[in-house]
Amino acid sequence: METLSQRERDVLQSLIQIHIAMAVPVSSQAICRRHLFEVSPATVRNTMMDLEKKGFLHQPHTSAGREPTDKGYRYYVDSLMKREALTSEEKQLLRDKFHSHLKDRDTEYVFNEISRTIAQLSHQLGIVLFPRFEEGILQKLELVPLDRKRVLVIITVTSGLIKTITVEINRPSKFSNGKNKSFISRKKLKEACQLLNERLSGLSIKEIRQSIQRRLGYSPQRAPELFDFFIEEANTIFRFNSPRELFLEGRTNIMLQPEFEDHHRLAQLMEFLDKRESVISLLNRQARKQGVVVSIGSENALSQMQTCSLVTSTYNIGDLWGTVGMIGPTRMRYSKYISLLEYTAKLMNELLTEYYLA
Amino acid sequence: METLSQRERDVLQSLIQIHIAMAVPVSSQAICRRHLFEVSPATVRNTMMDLEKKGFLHQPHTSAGREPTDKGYRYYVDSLMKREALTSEEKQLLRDKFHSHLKDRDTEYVFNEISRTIAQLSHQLGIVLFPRFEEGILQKLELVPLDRKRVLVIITVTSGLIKTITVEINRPSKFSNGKNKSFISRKKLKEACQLLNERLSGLSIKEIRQSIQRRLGYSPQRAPELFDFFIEEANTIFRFNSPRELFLEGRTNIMLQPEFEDHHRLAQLMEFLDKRESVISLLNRQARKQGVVVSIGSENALSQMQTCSLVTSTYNIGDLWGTVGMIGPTRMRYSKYISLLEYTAKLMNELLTEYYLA
DNA sequence: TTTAGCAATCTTCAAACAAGAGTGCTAATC
DNA sequence: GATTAGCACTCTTGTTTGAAGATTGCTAAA
Repeated sequence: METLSQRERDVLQSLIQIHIAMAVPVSSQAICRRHLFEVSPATVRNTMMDLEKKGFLHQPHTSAGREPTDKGYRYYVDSLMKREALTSEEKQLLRDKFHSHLKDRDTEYVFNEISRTIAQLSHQLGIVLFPRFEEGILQKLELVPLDRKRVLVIITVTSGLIKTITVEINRPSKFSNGKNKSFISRKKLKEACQLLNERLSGLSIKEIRQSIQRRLGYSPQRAPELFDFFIEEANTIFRFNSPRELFLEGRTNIMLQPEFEDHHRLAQLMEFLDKRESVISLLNRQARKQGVVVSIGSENALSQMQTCSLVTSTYNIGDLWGTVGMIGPTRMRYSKYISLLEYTAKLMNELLTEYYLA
Repeated sequence: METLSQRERDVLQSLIQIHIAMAVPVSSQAICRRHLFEVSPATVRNTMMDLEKKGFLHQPHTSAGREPTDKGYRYYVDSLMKREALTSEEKQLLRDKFHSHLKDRDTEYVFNEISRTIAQLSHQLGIVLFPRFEEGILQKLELVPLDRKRVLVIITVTSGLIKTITVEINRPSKFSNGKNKSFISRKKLKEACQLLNERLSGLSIKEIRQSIQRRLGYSPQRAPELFDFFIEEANTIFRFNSPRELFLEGRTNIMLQPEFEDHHRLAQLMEFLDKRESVISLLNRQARKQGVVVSIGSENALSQMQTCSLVTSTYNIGDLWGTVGMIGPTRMRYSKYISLLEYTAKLMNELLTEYYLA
């Protein structure tokens, strides 16, 4: 970590604060007016030149003020910024939203509303990624016959979260040799279910998907056709990384930011968001660390994100974890949004865990 | 319906075709060059003046060509336009997408992919609204205990579609007087389930929601607490109009259209799309009619949709129906997109019905 | 009824210009 | 040695101007 003099730190901090608020290059005069009365603009200018040489600032053109670079923001976030706590109104709003939606029957809907709330409070794009269900440990698997050929698979993992999947057991080729219409008898289903639980519970969903063939290989006498089916379809049944696990809300917020008045830049970002898979993989890369993680501009590697920052936090439901976050231009109120996401994740931990594990 | 002379019809049609392709006001000369060789631009100009007086065209400014008004487009769609059939490649693409996704386990995901495909083929915003589940007739209701306090409710309607809902039966106040921890016995659940089916099946979900109190009013001796629970929570359990039933894909497409280079206009539209509830209510209003419905610009009433057209079609799964459609600027290839939606709806009817009802 | 011709109108683009903002440098000052 | 006042210089932004081009509406002729 490069060291900066106190003056440099003061100037950098002041400049960033002003820039975040004003969204224009900041002049030496503006800094003096706002924060550093005691020194003259000329002095500030000298410091700004130093900071530019060190790569913390840059000048859009000769006669303009200066803006922070990604490196500048990074230093600010790591060493200068003071966290801004949420106001009690904001906290209350979050709690209220949580409570009113938590009782809703649709887990996915709850997550969608959380991302909406983040968007509302930050005026940026709110993101929630559903808990990584594939890493959950299978607690119980249930099979409920729906009709002649469809079965509802209910998967419960140890965090208490469940997913239901409808599967169609109607492969004309291998199983039922055509005659046996109502292929699935309740009895067979029950037997198969019991055996599946015996062999698979305690494993993670991902492990199951990868190793099911081996684990069910020496299938028993009874209901071998159901076992075959599960082996064959494991890649479908035990896969949970669909683009529908991602909730993005508040696209309008982001396009109202001055940096996205540039139509082309906006289009690039929107295209990126439209392809949800790439957003998910970005989040997966980001969320290796615990706590709140900030990726500023070029730190994101992805070209479409070069002018954006991504702030995320990890939440937990039992042993499952998911990601909650926001995207905005690099010029954003890190001091506030970090608190926002920290608090949101905390609330999710508390309330969702209570709800699902109690 | 106003009658137009043949020449007026020719000019209007030609002008609209050129305008759809070029996205600029169309001059008399352009029309002659492209379609009406045999008459002079001056003649076309006279006709254009007539059409303007009748409200089919308008001039952005004195020395510009002319653009169709909403009324002009309406006449075109109703009386001039020839449907453009889909190419066999396009049809194949649609079929392929359908087949590859239909086998997916998540019904919602399938619908999302359909809207993605519509977006891809039309270069506009693709829309799919999930079947109106609330109008489905209850075929079977099943209760599966998940753990001490949670029960999975499986609702099957006559079309074969199912929805699952997790409910928490843990009202400390009224039922279990605190001692009885594991409140839900399998036996009670089974009894309650049987009775619920007896009293509610054959009714639509919406009817159930509205009249459940009356129908379960004189509850029997056994398991009255479960009945109470269902009465109290009916508004949650039997409600299916969440914003998550709406699938919008391809926002980027729409913002690349020249009419949305205007940042403000784009922001308005995006804000509208962000509020999904309003999109759903727009679709509900639109979808009263059968077949493909086109709403052009101001026909949409909503201020945010004044510069857009909405093309929708109704699809059916058994007795359930849903809406599929697209949004774009009023300047769009109606002739093509109407076919696209018609064909998509037809495919959905065939394949989804086969899948769910077979 | 159609058309040729033409003046009139409006947009668009580029060039030119003025005003303003902000810097970097130099020399004076604390 | 650090700080600052003063000032020339640079670049942006907004406005004005003018020329070129597109298209029309009108009139008079075919």
